[in-house]
Amino acid sequence: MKKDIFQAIADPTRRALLGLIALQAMTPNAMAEHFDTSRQAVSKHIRVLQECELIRPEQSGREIYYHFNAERMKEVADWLAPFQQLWEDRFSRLDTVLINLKKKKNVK
Amino acid sequence: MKKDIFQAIADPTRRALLGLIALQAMTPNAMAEHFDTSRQAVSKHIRVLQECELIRPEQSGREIYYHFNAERMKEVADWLAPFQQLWEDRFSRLDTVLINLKKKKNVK
DNA sequence: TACATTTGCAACCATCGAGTTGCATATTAA
DNA sequence: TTAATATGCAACTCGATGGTTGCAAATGTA
Repeated sequence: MKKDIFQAIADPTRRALLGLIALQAMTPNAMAEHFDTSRQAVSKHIRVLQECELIRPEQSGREIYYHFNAERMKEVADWLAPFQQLWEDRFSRLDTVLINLKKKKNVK
Repeated sequence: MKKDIFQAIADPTRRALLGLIALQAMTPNAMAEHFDTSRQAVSKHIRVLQECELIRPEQSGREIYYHFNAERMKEVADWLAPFQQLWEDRFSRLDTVLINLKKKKNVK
């Protein structure tokens, strides 16, 4: 089944995994060493992250290096963007922000 | 129990609720009209959002207007920020981004 | 070839999460 | 006062989720 990216980052272990992989591509075994859980539990998290394309595998012999796919994070950033304007420059731009939000909504 | 903000925005209905309330403070009944679910289901979502302070209530007679608290979204934005640099200006700044991520991690 | 390593998958289990219905409480209106 | 409205809370159901253990397949090594 297709996974939602917001659900993927809802789990703290998965967020930590993304932090790790963003620094350097890593094998499941290497990842598991950073957590108290079993390797299989980490493997299941990897599956979720891969399903929504937040990471991608690179086979190398019997090892698999998982790489971070930053592009997919845009979806979260895009959702966050209109809200972000509500706490930045709030006094000068609040009105236009609300107008933009309404416009976006009315597009249907 | 204390709710995690990432878990709060994991649910699509709650994300839609935040979009609504960001435009205008609203009562639970008014929110429920925008969805197919029952009023009580919406009420439970409100509870979750309120627990992590993404919204705050304002009593007015027997009605309760819920207001959006944009400040709390910073937590998501802050988590996203270092990754964001991985897809923006990637060729010019990739190295420094990785260094920053490593520094942040080593702070412990 | 025989054995160890790396990984994924399946089965099972306990808990969580989102939905429902029913009910109690508080406020407004008739 | 009586009735209607707005809201929250409790109990229940059911599917999703995160963890475990066990096993099979593929690759590398002795």
